[in-house]
Amino acid sequence: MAKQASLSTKRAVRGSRSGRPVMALLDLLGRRWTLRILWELREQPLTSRALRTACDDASPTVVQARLTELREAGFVELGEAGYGLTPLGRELKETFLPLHRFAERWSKMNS
Amino acid sequence: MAKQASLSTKRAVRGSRSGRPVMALLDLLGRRWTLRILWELREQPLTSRALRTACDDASPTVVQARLTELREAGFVELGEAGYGLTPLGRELKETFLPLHRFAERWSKMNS
DNA sequence: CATTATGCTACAATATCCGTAGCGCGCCGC
DNA sequence: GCGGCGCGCTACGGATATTGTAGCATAATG
Repeated sequence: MAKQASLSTKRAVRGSRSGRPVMALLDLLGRRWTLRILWELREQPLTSRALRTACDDASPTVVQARLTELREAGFVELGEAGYGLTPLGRELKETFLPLHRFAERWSKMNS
Repeated sequence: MAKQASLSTKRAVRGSRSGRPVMALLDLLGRRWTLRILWELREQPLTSRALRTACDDASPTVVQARLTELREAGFVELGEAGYGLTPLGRELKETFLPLHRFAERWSKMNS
């Protein structure tokens, strides 16, 4: 495990120029599979392949891209056990963990 | 104001077949501009055009598509003052409103 | 009627995502 | 060694989503 990728081809997150950090964060989180990836890593680290499986076999291209973005943002890191949340990433997770309960109630409404 | 659109061409949200409501919710929120739109509506209703302006002049195609999705989900409604959050939408907003403060701290870290 | 603003749509160009296949590397068991 | 396996990661072409520009129909106002 642990080989480290490029992590070099970085591009500014859209909205980061606005000086409003929340915009950059919303843009980062508002990309396909980003929230889902954070969600799947909420309990324990996963290998990249296990993560793909957990995400309905999403294509490795996007998963890898999102993981790179999340690593650059400092929310995810690659350790011995695979990809896991950093302390900062765990904080982020806490902020939208109540979504779970909300989703349950929501699904019961429009059924 | 208030003309009402089709709201008929609906397609199941991806992940809704899994029986895990949170997946459907994550998929809905994990589309471009969705989080941003909810964010811009967090304080007061906006007309569709004001909303587009607030969202860095996003194209009306996506904004309109997202608004339709959010209306079908029951998070947004079109009233006299424009588009606004429903009571359910306000609940959803509350769950990720702490992101604001998190984003502030986050931006100070990687600077 | 002319103006302005609303919600919303058509269309082509572009960016993004997808699935498939495969690379190089390290780790075992033989 | 060396063959197989799983890892992180990438290339490539086709499918899909997003973008920007322009415009429609309607309603309210002057």
